[in-house]
Amino acid sequence: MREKLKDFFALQFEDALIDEIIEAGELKFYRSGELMMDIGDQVDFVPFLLRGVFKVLSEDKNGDEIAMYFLERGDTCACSFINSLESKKSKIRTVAETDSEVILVSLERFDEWMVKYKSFRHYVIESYSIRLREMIEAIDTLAFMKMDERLLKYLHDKAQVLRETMLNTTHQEIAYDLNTSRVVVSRLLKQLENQGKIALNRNRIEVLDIDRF
DNA sequence: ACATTAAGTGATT
DNA sequence: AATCACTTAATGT
Repeated sequence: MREKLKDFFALQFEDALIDEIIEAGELKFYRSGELMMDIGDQVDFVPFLLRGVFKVLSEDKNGDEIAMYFLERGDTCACSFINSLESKKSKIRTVAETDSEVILVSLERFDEWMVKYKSFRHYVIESYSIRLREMIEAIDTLAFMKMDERLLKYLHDKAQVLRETMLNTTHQEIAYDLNTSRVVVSRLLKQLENQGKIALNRNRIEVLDIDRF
């Protein structure tokens, strides 16, 4: 655990902070598909990702969901800061995209470290700002890109965070994430395949035009 | 062999 | 781009 912490967070964290994280943090494993937090959940912890990928989704009143962004190792969930400090009710759903390892830290300790450690404060503010940029990107994508572009971006993003060009997913799942219908996804994927950008198989999509990680 | 689930397609709005 | 109404293909039992 110490090694993993060092690898992804500790570059900027001082040893005393690492010790505290190890002492106070709860190491938790999530299996692929498992829910970390759901909309409306009471959130009283802040997660730090050691390994794996999480998908962050939002949902409207009708229960239609839309994928916002992915979290990878070294990331934390900026939304949980807000959730924690304000309503304590999650506005988002976070689901494990792969088997993952996370350190959960209670809000009390989180607050404490914010005051106590400069490195921690910087890390949190930095994550916050990265997340804000991602949000803006997500909004741009939704507002200005057509479905075919959104689809390709989705595939690229996913391949990127997973560091894997072979994606195990279904057209239906993509449709849920992009909040469209499966038929539309199937047709657009077919187009992309004809353009030589991807290869299609049942439950599998290979992204061919990735400019390497 | 049969049922189930994923994916493909034409037509319509 | 969404929906309907199929059809076809892949996979599990």
